[in-house]
Amino acid sequence: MKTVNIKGQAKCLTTRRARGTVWSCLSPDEIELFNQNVSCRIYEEGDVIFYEGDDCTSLYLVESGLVAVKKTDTEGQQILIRLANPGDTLGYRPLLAGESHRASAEVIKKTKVCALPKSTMKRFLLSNLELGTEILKRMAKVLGEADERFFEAVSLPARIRLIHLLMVLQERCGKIVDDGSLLMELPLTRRDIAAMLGIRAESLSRLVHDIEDEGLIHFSGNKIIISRPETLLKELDAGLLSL
Amino acid sequence: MKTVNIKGQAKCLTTRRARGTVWSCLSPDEIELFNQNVSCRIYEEGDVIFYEGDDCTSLYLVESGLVAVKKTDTEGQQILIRLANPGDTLGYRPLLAGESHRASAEVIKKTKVCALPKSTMKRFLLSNLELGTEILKRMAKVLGEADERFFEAVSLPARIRLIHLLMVLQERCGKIVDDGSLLMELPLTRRDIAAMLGIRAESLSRLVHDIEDEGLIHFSGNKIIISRPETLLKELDAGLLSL
DNA sequence: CGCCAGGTTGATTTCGCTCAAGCAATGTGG
DNA sequence: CCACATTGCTTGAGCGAAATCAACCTGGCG
Repeated sequence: MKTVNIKGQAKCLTTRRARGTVWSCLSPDEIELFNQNVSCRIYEEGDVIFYEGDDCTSLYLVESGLVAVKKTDTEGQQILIRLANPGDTLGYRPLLAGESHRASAEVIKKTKVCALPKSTMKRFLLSNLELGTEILKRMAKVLGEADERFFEAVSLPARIRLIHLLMVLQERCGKIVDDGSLLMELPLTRRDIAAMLGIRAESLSRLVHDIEDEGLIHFSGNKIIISRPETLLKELDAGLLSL
Repeated sequence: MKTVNIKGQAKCLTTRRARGTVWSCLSPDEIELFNQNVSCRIYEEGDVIFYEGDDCTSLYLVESGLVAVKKTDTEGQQILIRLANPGDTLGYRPLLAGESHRASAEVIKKTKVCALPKSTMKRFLLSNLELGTEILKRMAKVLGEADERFFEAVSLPARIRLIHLLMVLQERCGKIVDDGSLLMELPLTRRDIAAMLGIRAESLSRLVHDIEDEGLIHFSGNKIIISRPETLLKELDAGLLSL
């Protein structure tokens, strides 16, 4: 693994604090402690930060790039549990639950990650009430999303789930161009997108084909053009509509 | 809704504290505050404690009985997200995330529930560091289970999921009888079991039929006799085995 | 007694999976 | 620069699991 270790990176923390994340509430002493213990690294595409089953030794703060959290099933088939973007944190779940990692973290795009040792994190939790409360809030959100995803997986067809996924990703990767159509550039392979939906790459391919036939979306490489976002949104609503 | 309000029930808390739950760490003052604010109720079968979309006003502590947390989809189809047994807590997720309820809580068996107002709970979180930490831990566990369930739903066939469910329920409802076979009495309708697996009642029925044909399990009403638990466990292992 | 909810069964259909092949873009070594 | 593997994506044919729709039990219960 071609990784480079960079020491004493105070920057990880300052940017996060500025952005108003859970770290905003650290005291000067705690900031000092954080900086003394954090260690940052650059991972290249395809590197793995931790594997399913590994002991959980640190909390990982994603600075830049993109990381996929995946679980692998019996036949080597992969399911993508979540994506970690800059500002996101990896490994807090097993750290807090006192378990080992239940999923692997695979780097999709060259990524800088800062690792804070478990012991330091635990110390923060004991000394800083607000930090715990903030993390609680975050985790409650994530848990809600997890339930939602389960619900979708078992009750909605893949097509609706794909549209939903696109609409979610659009918030991060989408740009509206001149004529009102939506342009996205996804840093994901087809295989990864399929893994997010819990379907096979082939099924995704067919799905995409169908949607293209209807003229709603045009895919080329990892660029996607959605000519009539409203039409998709309407279909999504119809699919999700809970009365 | 035939519900009865019972005031000033100190017992809710004392039993929980004795069992070593997250509440064990409350100070005498906090216990006092808890008892002043909690209000307990008996719900009958079929009652609903809260609906999907309702504002989250309280934390609900299940004292006795059984509650199902369900989401309803477009066609009125229901998915059972989780079961709440005595000692479990309902509504902490939306409370902490500051969201409204994303699922409904439906009473399956006559249930006593103690409701602690949101405001009181928030006060505890601000005054008691340990409480927050304990809840964090619980929530981290639940989140792990949620991810696991998603993974199972998309990667394992219904049959394996059913066996898994039985093995999980067996911990709570199972008794080993004389000849080594396992007796369970599930307080759930077929429809609810199907909802837990994310399949239709008809599919469950066929599944059960198949397994009975193989002589592994005998179902009658809500009683289940598993003659050779080892055989099922072996199949489960084979199904789950992640290499 | 009829009604009704919960459960089962059968016939048919749909969706997504598997396996296999093909194609285009990208590397890689001679 | 060409021959060759490799990787990512697509396509087709066939299959299997579960959904759907409809009918039909079965055991309370008014």
